[in-house]
Amino acid sequence: MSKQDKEFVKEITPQSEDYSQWYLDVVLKAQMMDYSPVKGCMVIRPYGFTLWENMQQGLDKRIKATGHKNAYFPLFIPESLLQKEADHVEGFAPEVAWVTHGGNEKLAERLVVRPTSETIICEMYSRWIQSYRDLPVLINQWCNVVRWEKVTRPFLRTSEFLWQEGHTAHRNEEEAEEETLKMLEVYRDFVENDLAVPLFVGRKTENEKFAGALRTYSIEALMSDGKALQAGTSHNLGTHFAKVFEITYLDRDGELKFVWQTSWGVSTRLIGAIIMVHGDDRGLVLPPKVAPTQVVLVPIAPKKVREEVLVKAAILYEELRAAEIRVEMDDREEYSPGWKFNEWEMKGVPLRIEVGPRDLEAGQAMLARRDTGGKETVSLEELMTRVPALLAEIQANMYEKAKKFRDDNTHRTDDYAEFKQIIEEKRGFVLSRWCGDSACELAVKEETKATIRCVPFNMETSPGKCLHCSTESTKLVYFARAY
RNA sequence: CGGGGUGUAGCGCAGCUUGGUAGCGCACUUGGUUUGGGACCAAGGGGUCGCAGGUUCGAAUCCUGUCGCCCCGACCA
Repeated sequence: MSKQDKEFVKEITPQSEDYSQWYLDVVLKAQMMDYSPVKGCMVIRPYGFTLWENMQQGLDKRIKATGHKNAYFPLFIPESLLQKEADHVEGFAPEVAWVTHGGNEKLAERLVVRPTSETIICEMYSRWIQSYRDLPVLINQWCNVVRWEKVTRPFLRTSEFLWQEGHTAHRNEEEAEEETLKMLEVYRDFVENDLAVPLFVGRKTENEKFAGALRTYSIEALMSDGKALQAGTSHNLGTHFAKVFEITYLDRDGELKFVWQTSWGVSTRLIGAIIMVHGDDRGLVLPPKVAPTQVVLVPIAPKKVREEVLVKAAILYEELRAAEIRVEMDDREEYSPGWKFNEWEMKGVPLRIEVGPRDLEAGQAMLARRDTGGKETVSLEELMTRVPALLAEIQANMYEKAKKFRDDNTHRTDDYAEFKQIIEEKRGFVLSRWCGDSACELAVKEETKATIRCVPFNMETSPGKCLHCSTESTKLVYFARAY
């Protein structure tokens, strides 16, 4: 980075100097969030929340297109319900928040503030489901959940966070498995196409699966510091919950059977993924499809021509709005153009349009894209076709760039010494053979801090030896240090 | 929850060792001049020094406790 560049972004610690600090500087300075008086709980400011709303729209549309309906279940869950599924309680007990009093009176039964809603939803499903004709039940909810975290980081891990959780009930394993994988694919499509974040998808190991699930699948992304981030999960819950909540239905053959269930969720953590996949030393870089502001219009308006420039800028602004482009006009007089450029770049706005006296004279405007820093001039006649095209180009380029980084940082080895070196020095994903034994997985974690992020689909390979124990294996898995 | 760091104006910091009128830069307000990559001049406003005790004639400064935040480890979307 040049000295001049450093001046521009003096408020942001460079990634190379301190990645964690860079992340914190960016989320605060770009006004994505702010700390609140409650430990571990953040305020999502309008800029960050608009991003979330745009993400919600893209995902909600897909969830509904696959036949699900939204509903809302209570924030509070009676202790007795949480206790029912043994693995589930064990998994969540250390991080639940309790409500013990109503006003001044102690409650007869403590309530947990939902860390996830499986239990309360199962309780309701057991009442609603009687017959195979009631199935499948396909419900999603957008809500907040609370998990009392010891170490918190904005968006990545907060004590309260926003998410969606889908909960479905089916007749049999086949249907439940199909649903689980279908929603995993919905997440992949959404995250790769709308957020421009390339993913590895696959199954979680027994160690890493959700508390109470039969099988867990996940989407895994690589952050620009080389650490992996679990960006979403989809679980086949089997009949574990059905059995303890007695969710049964009378099947066509006259037999009373347990339903097969799924649950799946993504959270505001995805915002953290966007920041860490695309961001640079100048700040955020947001994918056009979800960016709160896609285009910022900066008039360069010296006094003598001020009116002229502003009138023209206002016309362009209205045209862009009419084309349903999320555009913002920055005609503040108290800031210089250069100051505005840096400000909007820090906030990650994909495209900036400058119009000044020189442009007007030439009948053109200046376009500056955030992803590459490239500038081009475009005639005013072509502007309305060029802007949408350029936004699409930026979206595609951001994905390609992130994918190249991900691929360049995905290594293949079955040699444990080399594996350790890669994890320590290069980071990123390492695709290695694994025997399938939990003990081996845990040993690798113990020795390298790398975990199996997922077992990819259709990756069986020629026989070889497990990375750690040298047992014969054809199974390849992705390892990485993760957030 | 262990180890380390930090807390003074909205932000970044100095002052603390050696107790004695709380300061600097940016930001903010007003007026004027400016506008193609963080403009300039002038005049202003703003802080019970994280919180609670203690020592002292007197505490931002010394002592004790406590809380928040950050970093590194054990658990998690």
